[in-house]
Amino acid sequence: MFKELDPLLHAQLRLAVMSLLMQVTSAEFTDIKEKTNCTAGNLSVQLDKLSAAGYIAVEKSFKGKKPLTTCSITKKGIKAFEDYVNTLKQYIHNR
Amino acid sequence: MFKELDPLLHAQLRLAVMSLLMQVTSAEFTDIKEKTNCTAGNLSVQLDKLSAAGYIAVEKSFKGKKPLTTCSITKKGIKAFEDYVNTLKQYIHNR
DNA sequence: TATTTTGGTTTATAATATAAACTAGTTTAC
DNA sequence: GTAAACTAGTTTATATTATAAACCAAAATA
Repeated sequence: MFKELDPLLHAQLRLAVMSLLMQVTSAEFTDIKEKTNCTAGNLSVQLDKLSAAGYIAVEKSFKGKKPLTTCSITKKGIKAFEDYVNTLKQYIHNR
Repeated sequence: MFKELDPLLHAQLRLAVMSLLMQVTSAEFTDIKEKTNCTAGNLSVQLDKLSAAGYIAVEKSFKGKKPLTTCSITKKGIKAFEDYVNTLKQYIHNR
C-alpha cells in the first residue's frame, strides 16, 4: 500500500539540496549552505552521501586561491528525485 | 528558504499512519499494521509518539476477549499533517 | 605578525528507526 | 486438560542517521 520512500532523499537537508540542484545546472558549497541554512559539517557529510549514491557530482577546484566545491545533479539523481516525489504523493495524495 | 519539516511527521511509518488516519474516522492497530506492512513493535513505538504529541488518540478496549487498540486522528493532528504537506511542497514544488 | 575569516573535513554525540525479545492471554489440537 | 501455537500487543536493545562540535589549512585583514 505504501511504497518505500528512498531513505537517501527522505531527509530534510538532502532533500533540500536535491530540490535546489533540480533547479540549477550547478551550485557552490557556500551557496547551498546559505540557502539551506545548515552547518558546513552537516552539508559536507550529506553531500558525500548524495555523491556516493551517484545522485550528484561534486567537483573540487579553486576560485582564485580559495577552494571551491561545486555540485550538480546527475541523471540518476533526477530520476531518484522524481521517483521520490511520485512515491510521496501516495502518502499525501488528495491534498 | 526551506521551512523545517515537522520531524514527527517526516518519518516513513508515522507519515503512512497519519495518511491512513486522515482518510477514516478510526482504525485498528492490526489493520494499520497490515496496511503499512510494518512490525508490531515499530508500530507500537510510533503510535506512542504520535499520541504523545497529541496528533492521534489511542483507545484500548476489548474485542470479545482480545485486546483492541483503536486510533483516530485529532484536530491537532490534522493541522500538523496539512502544515507538513504545505511545507513539503516547498521542497518538491513544480513537479 | 598575530587574529580572524573562509572553505571546508573529521570525529563525536544525540536522536531515531527498527528489530528482537518478551508478556499476557486465547484458541486449537491432541 | 494441557501442551503448542497464535493473537495483540509492549519493552528493550541495537543499528542507523542526523547533527553538532572540533579541527585543519590557507588566505585575508588588522
